[in-house]
Amino acid sequence: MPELPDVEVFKRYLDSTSLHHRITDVQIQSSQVLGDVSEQDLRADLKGHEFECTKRHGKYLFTGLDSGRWLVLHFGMTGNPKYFKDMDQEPQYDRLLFSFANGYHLAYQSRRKLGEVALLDDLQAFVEGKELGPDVLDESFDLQAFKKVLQGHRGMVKSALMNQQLMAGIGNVYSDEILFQAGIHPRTKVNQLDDEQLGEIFKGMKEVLNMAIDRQADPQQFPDTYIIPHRHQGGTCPCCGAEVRRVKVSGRSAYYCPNRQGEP
DNA sequence: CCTATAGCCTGACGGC
DNA sequence: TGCCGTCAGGCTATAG
Repeated sequence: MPELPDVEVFKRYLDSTSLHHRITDVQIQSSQVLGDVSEQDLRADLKGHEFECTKRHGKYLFTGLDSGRWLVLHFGMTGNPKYFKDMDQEPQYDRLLFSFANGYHLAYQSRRKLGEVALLDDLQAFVEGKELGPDVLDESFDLQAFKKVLQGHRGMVKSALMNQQLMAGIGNVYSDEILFQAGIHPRTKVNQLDDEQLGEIFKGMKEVLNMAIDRQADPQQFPDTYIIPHRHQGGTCPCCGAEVRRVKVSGRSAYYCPNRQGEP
């Protein structure tokens, strides 16, 4: 689930639910999701403290504690936060559970446990350590910056969009949507794109991601000109009705419309 | 520098 | 119903 729009929706969800409550308890149902941090350290760092603010970089969500430290939340392919009151609403795949003084709980849910939770002192150092590129929705990431990042890149355009070291936030699903909107085949080589195509991709990128955030990252609310609700075997292009095709790019499934995006 | 592959984990889904 | 293969919105290490 979690690409940039999903994580941004998670961020706003935490902002409206989980800030400024004293953390009274931390339960660790599955320590596999803990990265560098031990169970003891996680408890010690959170208990008695509260979340003050949140930040996001690409697909990473950070919650700032009143101690000055940060809890990093990454959700892998299947995960989300869930705020709830009664334990009978506890989500099925919660791996961590934070309890607040107001009686509510925040669960870190992750079915496949591919995500990771850790504690940090320095956000900047974390981003640099992971060698993450700029967040694609950051205002400073404009067309010029986009072109610069792709300058000299020789790979396929879908791979480049998904490469978190080049730019952070886009994953498998949204890269398909961006390229569908731009009318460009996912296997197109970056160095074969002309200026106009780069402009189309950039524009599609900002539009698609902002639209998705506006619609709560819920595909059911997406415009009917979007391919996302149709990107599965047997799906049809919302514009021309052609059956969507699937090819492998960087080991992931790319879906595209052969009419709109052509064949390489 | 770039691609493909496997692995990490736990399912959901379709076919027989 | 059960078993099996395939696929799944991420990331990393490895080999070529």
